[in-house]
Amino acid sequence: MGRGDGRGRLVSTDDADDTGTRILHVDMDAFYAAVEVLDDPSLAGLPLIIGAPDGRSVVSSASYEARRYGVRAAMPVGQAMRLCPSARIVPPHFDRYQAVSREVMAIFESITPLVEPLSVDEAFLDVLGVRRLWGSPGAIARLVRERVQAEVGISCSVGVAATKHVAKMASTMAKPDGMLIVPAAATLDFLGPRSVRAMWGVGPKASDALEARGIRTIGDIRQTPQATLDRAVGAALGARIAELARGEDSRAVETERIEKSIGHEETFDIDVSDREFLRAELLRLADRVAVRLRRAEWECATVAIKIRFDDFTTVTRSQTLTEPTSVGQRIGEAAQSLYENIDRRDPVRLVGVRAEKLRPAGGGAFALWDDDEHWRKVEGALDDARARFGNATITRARHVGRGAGRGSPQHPKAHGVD
DNA sequence: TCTGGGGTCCTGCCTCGT
DNA sequence: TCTGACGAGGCAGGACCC
Repeated sequence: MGRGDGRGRLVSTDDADDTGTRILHVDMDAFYAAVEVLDDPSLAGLPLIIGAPDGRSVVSSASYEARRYGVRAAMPVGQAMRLCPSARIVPPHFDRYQAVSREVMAIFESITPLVEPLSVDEAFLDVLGVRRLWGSPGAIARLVRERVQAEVGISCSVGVAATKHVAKMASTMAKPDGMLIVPAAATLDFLGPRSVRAMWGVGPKASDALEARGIRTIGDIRQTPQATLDRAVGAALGARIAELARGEDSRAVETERIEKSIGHEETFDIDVSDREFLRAELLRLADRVAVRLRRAEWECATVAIKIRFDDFTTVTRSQTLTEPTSVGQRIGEAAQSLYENIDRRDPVRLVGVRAEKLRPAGGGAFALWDDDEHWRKVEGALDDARARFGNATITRARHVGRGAGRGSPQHPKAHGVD
């Protein structure tokens, strides 16, 4: 299977047994940081923090040099800088990450048609049908790693296993720049001693609930009655982790994925109490959502809003429309109506609008609405808020997220409002 | 210390129709 | 006509992922 390499990784040798495997999980190493180094080689070897240096930003990614100081993704940038004062802060360049991601995915698709991208920096590959062409799964994993390094210039880690779940765990353990093969017959031995937290889908809450019952390893899950698991984490997750702990995972590599919702949200640099400004923001976000709906030729049947107050409590409200729409004004009106029904008047740090229950557009709705006219109204409302509340208030925190991921085009006119 | 943004999925509660 | 059981669907909140 694999051996420790003295750096905390578990890696396989070139002649490792890959009997019964078919799934590769490929994960780019510190992807954003790696792309920045690719574009500016003088950054190589430095502790890098990818994130906006001001406002309420969090770390999107960090180089392994920075991670040695305890810097982690999703950590506030200020906290990261205290941990690693020598780190270089690099603003994110999401368009560039998307472009490099496309290059990497193209390599995967040149090897097997069964590629399931999970995000910009990772994917599952099913290689069962291409073994005659490229060799065994272990050989294909080596080929993937060599080609990504040679053709794109960045390193990746690969897990090879019989199932998606085990392949994903294996790639995590092989990072950075490693490969771990788990032959099918070794699946239970591989899983048994691992922490429950290492399972895909078990986060801090679920692992706390399991550990409170003395369930610390995946092997422990196998020994625990189903009813106990269900009480700890709920019936759905309980059933899932029981299956995964037995090495059972029937999920196939899916090359197509249909979006189920489209949304946008913004965190303000300064908490906002002005309800007219918040209404204008909802309208602006609704229009960005609508633009994406129309580009994808979808309509939404449900509109949801999210309001996060200054104490970080978050409320959501949703409403099913009388008829589906992709019109910004309709979505915006629904969002504003939902907002009006929230009585709480505390300062707001975040607003969001999401379109749910998507379906193919019925046609016609687009023509009813004049985009330019709508944008004049949106900008007018924002101008009014500026005049009444001052420019500082309507500056928004920068986008620093990783998850902008696949397909999150922004309306061109959404830029330049800051 | 002070917590982004884009998503999916699940749970519990409630209402409504049968 | 009233009542209770039950399922479907809407809604709110939260956990989790990258």
